[in-house]
Amino acid sequence: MLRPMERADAARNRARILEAAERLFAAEGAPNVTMDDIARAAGVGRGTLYRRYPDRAAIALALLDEHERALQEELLRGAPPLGPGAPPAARLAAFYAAMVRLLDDHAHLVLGAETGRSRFTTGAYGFWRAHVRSLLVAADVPDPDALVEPLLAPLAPEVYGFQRDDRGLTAEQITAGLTRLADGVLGTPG
Amino acid sequence: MLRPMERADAARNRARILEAAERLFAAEGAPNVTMDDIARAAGVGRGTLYRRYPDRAAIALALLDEHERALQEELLRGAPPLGPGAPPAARLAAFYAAMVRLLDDHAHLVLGAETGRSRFTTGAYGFWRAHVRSLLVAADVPDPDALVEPLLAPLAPEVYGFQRDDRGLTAEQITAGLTRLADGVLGTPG
DNA sequence: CGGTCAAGTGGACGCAGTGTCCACTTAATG
DNA sequence: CATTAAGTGGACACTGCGTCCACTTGACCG
Repeated sequence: MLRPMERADAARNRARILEAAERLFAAEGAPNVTMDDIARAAGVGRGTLYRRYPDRAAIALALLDEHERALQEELLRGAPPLGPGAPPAARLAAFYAAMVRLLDDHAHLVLGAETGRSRFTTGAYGFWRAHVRSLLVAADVPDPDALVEPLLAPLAPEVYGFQRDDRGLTAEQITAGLTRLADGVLGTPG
Repeated sequence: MLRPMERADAARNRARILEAAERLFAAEGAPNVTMDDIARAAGVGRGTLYRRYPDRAAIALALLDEHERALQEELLRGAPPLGPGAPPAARLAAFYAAMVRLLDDHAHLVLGAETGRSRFTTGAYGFWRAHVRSLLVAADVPDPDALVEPLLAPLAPEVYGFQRDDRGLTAEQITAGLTRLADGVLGTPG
């Protein structure tokens, strides 16, 4: 996007790769898809694939990033309670609800991707982080930096997947739990 | 332990393997240690290693399990606030503090182990889960099942590692943040 | 004690996926 | 067109995984 000129064939191949990867991830489950598979499905050579994406995780994250763009927009400029205007606790709860919806929609993509620690280095994570931090500040919580990660941790794909698949919770129950978490930490006491 | 008889050589090799693995994990970092390395360092054949531990994660979890035993004992029968007797919010905070200490002590072991979802299937996780759930019940929180995982999520090694290494928080700050989390969710309102 | 036999051992083997490398192709520019 | 640097793709060597099976060893029994 900012790169001083991307050749037409390069752009075409990037699109092909992402499209093929999304299809394969959905069909086979992310961990079962090899770099070879993706390259072949995209009609692209091995070297071309590696030129942009050093590993599977990079591709998965690129795809997620794309889907998360819309939500980011809403957080910044949408209507309350997701957007600005509502009290912090309500905004956090709305954010949780939206994220649960997102996780549910892209479960295939995100689950089992075994993102591990690389999850934190995404652009998207930085955005969520800044958002939650600003809510903590708005709620006058002391030392907000010590609460940001604990509040974001329940949104890790592994955690969501475990609650849903192994513990048998519905998306609604999970959202309800997170809402109580938001109220507990940010809610006006008294 | 319950197995109807473990041969002497088997027991000896199990000990060797765990000892070697702990040493290597600490020295090289868990993800850089191959199954081959462990087998060689333990003076044991590849097949022997695989007989018990299907992969690296299994070994790491076995080691953690061992270290977590002591804490489990304290939770059940130790003095308050860790053991029974204190109000739920205080007990949860004490549990958090103890876990942070544990994570810090075994950082080398646990960090970068990329445990992913297998973390949830440990015996230890089941124990923490039951403990936190009982605290939620004791505090008369409705639908405790929806809050257990969110409260345990911040203790994931990845999250702790990120806060400490990338965000530059101290163990004390992290503990303080978790204490506020405990108070927010379980604390007596008013 | 020595014999029996299943549990336990270890390393050779085949395989799958990774990442690199470089000779070739192709889009952009004047 | 000619030039040139970005981009391409597949062959290659390598590393780590997991299995398999012929051999060893410890436990138990007569």
